Amino acid sequence: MIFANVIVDISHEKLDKTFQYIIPEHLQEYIRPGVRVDIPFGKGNRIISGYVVEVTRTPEFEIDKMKDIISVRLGSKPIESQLIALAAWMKEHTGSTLNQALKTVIPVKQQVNAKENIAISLAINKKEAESLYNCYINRKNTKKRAELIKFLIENKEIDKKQAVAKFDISDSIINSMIKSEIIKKSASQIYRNPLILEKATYENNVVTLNEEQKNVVNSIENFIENEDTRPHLIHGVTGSGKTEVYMELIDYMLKRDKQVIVLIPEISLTYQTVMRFYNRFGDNVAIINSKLSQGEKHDQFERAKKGEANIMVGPRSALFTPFTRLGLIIVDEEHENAYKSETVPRYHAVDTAIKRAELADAYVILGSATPSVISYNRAMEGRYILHRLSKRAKGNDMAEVSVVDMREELKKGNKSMFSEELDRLIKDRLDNNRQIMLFINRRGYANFVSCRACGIAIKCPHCDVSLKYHNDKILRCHYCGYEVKAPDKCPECGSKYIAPFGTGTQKVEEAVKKRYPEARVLRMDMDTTKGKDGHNKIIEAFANNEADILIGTQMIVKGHDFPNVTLVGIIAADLSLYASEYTASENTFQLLTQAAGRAGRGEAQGNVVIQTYNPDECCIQAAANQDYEAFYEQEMAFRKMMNYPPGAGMMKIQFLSENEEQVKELADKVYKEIKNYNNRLTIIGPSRASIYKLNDVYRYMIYIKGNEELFKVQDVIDKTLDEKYNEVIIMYDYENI
DNA sequence: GCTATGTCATTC
DNA sequence: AATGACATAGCT
Repeated sequence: MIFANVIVDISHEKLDKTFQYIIPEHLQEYIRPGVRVDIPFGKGNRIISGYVVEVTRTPEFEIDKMKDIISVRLGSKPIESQLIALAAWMKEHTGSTLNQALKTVIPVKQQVNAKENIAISLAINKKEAESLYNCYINRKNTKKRAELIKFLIENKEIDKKQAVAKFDISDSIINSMIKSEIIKKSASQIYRNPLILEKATYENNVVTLNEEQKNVVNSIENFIENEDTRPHLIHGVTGSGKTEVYMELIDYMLKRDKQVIVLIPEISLTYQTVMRFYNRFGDNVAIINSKLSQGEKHDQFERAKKGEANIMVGPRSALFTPFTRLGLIIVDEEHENAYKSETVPRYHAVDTAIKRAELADAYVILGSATPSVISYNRAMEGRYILHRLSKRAKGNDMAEVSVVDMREELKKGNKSMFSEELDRLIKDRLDNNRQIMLFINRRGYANFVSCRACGIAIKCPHCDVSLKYHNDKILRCHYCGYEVKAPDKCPECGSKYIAPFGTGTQKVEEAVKKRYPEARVLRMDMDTTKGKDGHNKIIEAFANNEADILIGTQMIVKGHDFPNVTLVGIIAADLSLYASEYTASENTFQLLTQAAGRAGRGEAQGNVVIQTYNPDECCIQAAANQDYEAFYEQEMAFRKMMNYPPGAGMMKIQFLSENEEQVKELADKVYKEIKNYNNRLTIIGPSRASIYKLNDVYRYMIYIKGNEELFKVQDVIDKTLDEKYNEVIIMYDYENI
C-alpha cells in the first residue's frame, strides 16, 4: 500500500502538519510531491484541496482510519506545486521539518489568507438593526449579539477575527446570525502601503558590451539554445562588468517570454544596485529586501504571480518568487556567506536555486570575482560551465597591490597602525582630492580590555567571548548585545593598569582624525548603520564626495562602486585568518580580493595596501597578486588532503542547550550512536564550538565526513533520541552533499 | 423535555 | 477553518 502525506489547503496553526491518505490504485501514477489533490476532511468528510508533499510506504497513522484521496487535479500545474516540491527537497537536504520548509518556501500562503480575511457587516437596514439591538439587549443570553450589532451600526463592518476577539463572541453565533440574514460575510479590504518606486529613467537602456562580455553572453545563450541545463559559473574579476552580462541575458530571457530571479546578497542590495536594474527594465522589476514588511513582500510576490513584473531582484528569499514561467536564476556574488540560511531550514541559496531551476526547466548563472572553492571545483569537474571575464570592463588596469609586513614596521620603530607606505599614499590621495577606503574587519574601538597586572581579559557573562571596548567607555558583546560600563579597576586583582587592546573601526577612525585632521571621515559598521536608512545614507554621502576617507568593516567592500576611490588600505589582513573554520583561508582571500577590487574603478590607477603579520600566507599572497587560480590550487590541495569539502561532503551537528552537562552528555551519546551505526565514518569531535557559550547557551559540535550516506545519519540520531535530552536543540548542516 | 445558544475538540 | 458533539440556560 502507498500513502501520501498531504498538507491541507487551509491556513490554520492546528492544521499546520501533514495528513496521511491512502493513494487508490488508479491514482498511483499521477501522485508525486507537489501535486494538488482533493481529499475528504474532518467529521463531515467535506471535500477540500491539499498538496501532496511526500509519497511513502510507511503508514504513520492507523490504516483503518485513513481515508482515500478522491482525485488528482491535473492540467494547469499551479506554481504552488513546484514550490512544494522544492520544500520537499529542502526537507530532505537540510534536515528541517516539512512545515518549516513549507513556511519558508510559501510565505505567501498565510498572507493570501490574511488578505482574504472575512469581514462581517449588517445585512439589514439601520432601523431593523436598531430594533433588533433593543430586542437583544433586553434578552438574557444575547448580550454579545447586541454589542456586535451596535458596533456594526456605528462602524459598518469589522474583521471576523477581530470581532471574535473584541466581543468574545463565538463562531457559531456569527454563523447563526449569518444564517438568519442579520449580518453577512464579505472579503475585507486590505490596507497596505504599496512599495513606491521612483520613476525609471531608462537612461542607459543600451549598453555596449566589450568583446569578452559578448563572448560570455553568446556562449551562455548557445548552451541554452542547445538545452544544456548545467549551471554556469562566471568568474569575473572585480569591475569586469558581470552585471551588464546578467542584464543582457535577462533581456534575452524576457524576449523568450521567460521570467528571471536575480539573487543579490542583502548587504549589497543598495539603492545603487537596484536602480541599475530599474533603469533598464522599469516596472518589469520587482524588488524585495528584508526590510519590507510581510505585506509589502507579499504584494511584490503577487505582482510576480500575476505577471506584472517579470524580474525579481532580492536576497535569498527571492528564490521563492511564484513565477510561472521562470527561465533563469542569477546568483550574484555566489560565494557570499549570506546565501546560507542561519535559521531552519538551513538551506544554501546556490543549491536551492539549482533545484528550483531543475523543477522549473530553467537555467542558473552563478557569478563571482572569488568563486567559492566548492563551486569552482564543480566547474573544474564539468558539473558547471565556467566562463571568464579577466579584464575590467572600462579597460582600466587592476589596482597595484602591495603587502606590508607589520613586524618590519615595528622594527623600524613605527608603532602606529599605519605603515609608512599607507601613510604616504593616504597623504598623496588627500592632496589630490581622491577618495580612500580603510578596511578593518572589526567594529568597536578595541578588541578586548585586559589587565596588564594579572592578564585577564573581560568577558561577556553570557557568551564565551571577550567584550569589545567602544569609544563611549562601554563594553559590548558583539554576539548578544550585552553592555556594561568599562571598569577603571581590574575586577580580578584591583590593579588600575587595565586598558583596551587591539584595533577596531572606532579606534581607526580616531587615529585617522588625529593624524589627518583636514580629512573628512565617515565610518560604516554595525554601530553607525543601525537606523532604517543608515546604510544607504553613508554610502550615498561617500558616493557624493562628501567625505575623503571611508572606514568600515566588511560592509564597505561588498560590491559598491565608487569611481573616485584610488586607495584601499587593509589595516589588518590577518583577523579572519585565525578563525577556526576550515574555510578561514578562503574567507580571508575573498575579503582581501573584494576589498582590493574597490580601488581604481574609475579612470585613475588604484593602489591597495595590505598590512599583515603573515605576509607569506598563501591566501594573502594570492590576493595580493589577484591570482584566483593560484589560491584555488593551493586551497584545493589542502582540502583534498584533509578531506574537507569539496574533497568530501561534510555534515555538521550542533548541540545547543543552557544545560551544560546535558549538551556534553548528548553529544557523547550521539557520537557513540553514529560510531555504532557505521564505524567507518570519519567523525571529528564531539568538541566545544569555537564560541563555546553564546547567549547563555552552551554549544558542542560533531563533524562527519562522507557523502549521501550522511543524510541517513540524521534518521539514526532522531530515532535514538531520549526524552531526557529534550532541552537540547540539535541542528544539522550539510556541506557539499 | 425541548430548543436556542455557546464551548470544545477534532480533523489522516 | 469549519464542523459535529457536547454542555448549559431558559422556557413551556
